[in-house]
Amino acid sequence: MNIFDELTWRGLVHQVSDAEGLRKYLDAPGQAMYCGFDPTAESLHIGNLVPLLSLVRMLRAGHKPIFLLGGATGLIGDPSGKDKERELSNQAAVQARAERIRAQMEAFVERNTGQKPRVMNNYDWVKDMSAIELLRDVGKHFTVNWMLAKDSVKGRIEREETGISYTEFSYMILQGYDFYHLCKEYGCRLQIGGGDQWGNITAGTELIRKKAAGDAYALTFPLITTASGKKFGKSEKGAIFMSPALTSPYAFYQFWINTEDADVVKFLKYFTFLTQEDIAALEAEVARAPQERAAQKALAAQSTIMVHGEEELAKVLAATDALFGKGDLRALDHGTLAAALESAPAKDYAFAALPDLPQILVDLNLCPSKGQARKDIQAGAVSLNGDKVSDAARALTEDDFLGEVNATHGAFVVLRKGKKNYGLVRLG
RNA sequence: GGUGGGGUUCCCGAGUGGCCAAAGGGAACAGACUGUAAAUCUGUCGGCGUCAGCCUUCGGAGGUUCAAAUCCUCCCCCCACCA
Repeated sequence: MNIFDELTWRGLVHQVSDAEGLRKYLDAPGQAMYCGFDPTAESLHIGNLVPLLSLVRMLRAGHKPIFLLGGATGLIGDPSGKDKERELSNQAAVQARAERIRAQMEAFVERNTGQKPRVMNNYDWVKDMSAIELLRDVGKHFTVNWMLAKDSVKGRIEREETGISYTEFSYMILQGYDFYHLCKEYGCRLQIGGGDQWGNITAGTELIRKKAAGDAYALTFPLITTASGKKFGKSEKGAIFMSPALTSPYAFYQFWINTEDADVVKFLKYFTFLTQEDIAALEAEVARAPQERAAQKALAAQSTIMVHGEEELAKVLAATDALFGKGDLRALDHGTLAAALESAPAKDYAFAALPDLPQILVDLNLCPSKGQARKDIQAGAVSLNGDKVSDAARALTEDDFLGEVNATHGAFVVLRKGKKNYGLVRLG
């Protein structure tokens, strides 16, 4: 199947500049295409997953994608989809983040294709460009009239309180130049990006048309939404990052397993390499026995393998089983339980100085205040080693601690608020 | 610069002297149901608490009053129209 048709089937094609032309372009193997990632955070997050995966799909289809780090554009700030001007980041910080993301991309691509990706940084070709070059050789090809018509700019001009600085206004020119540069140097004629990138991408196709007298293609992905209207990619604790240091593999897996039925098939298409047949089978499962959640399990497993690997998935599954299995926490193997709760918040106390239960819940960040903790206990939201606590004044006793104090993992009490929030009380 | 309208608890928004920690909605959290789903229903939703109450909050600073989100003075900011 032509990769363009595959992307279409997956629902990943939102806008294309020339569908037939692009389809032909992608027919021959070894074509170049790129997508940029501005280093605005320490790690990629799942909002970056669609473009990242799309480049990987290209690689698997025999093409030569370029993974572009926005070391230069990250210094300017993309106005697309932002209703106010952004703080400029410190230059050293941007380059440091870019390097971190480079390592992350390389690991990701190698895990999923066995190949080393071509990762580039636009800082390398933008840093030595002079103001005169930029204004004469690039700027001359853009009329302000045309730039003002872009959504990213128009939206900001209408907001008189915030406006838009000349810096961010120029962002599309830099991004356009990237595309031109990659086209000239590597024959790259396709840029892909999120739904808000259309304006920036077409700045590039425009520049290529005028300077290189050739065609280039633009393709954007749809904005990812959930059926119930929640923002995709955010949990209570914020963005879901790909770095295990920022979002534990357990939390990552949990995010996917909680996908609504109404979204799960769409997400399987977006976020996994599963084939049309596999996904059709899972779709039938959702219809037949939704309570089994076969599709959610497949989605969570696939994406966890993709980002964290098979080994991490095995650990996560063991943890999930321990915490959501029906078993008595006391009957569980202590080591398994300890491993399952590895990423849960923990707090050490001296036994003699154990505070009251509401205070412990606050210390573990399970409740925002002691008052709220008492209310939660009254509402039956808190459990201790799996048993509901109904008395806020209940004190912890030695019997509550699971495991031997001198065992490998130490003794602890498992507290839970709601269905999914765990915390550990340890002696120390 | 002039005139008018505003700034309320996470967000929107009611409240024009005591019955105001402040209506209503949203978000969030929890409970029930179920499937670690959605929808629905219920509860909570400034902090502390021995649950009596205490403390902090209505753009900022003062003032009037037994009592102020509400009245007065000055200041800051936003919006609309005029210049």
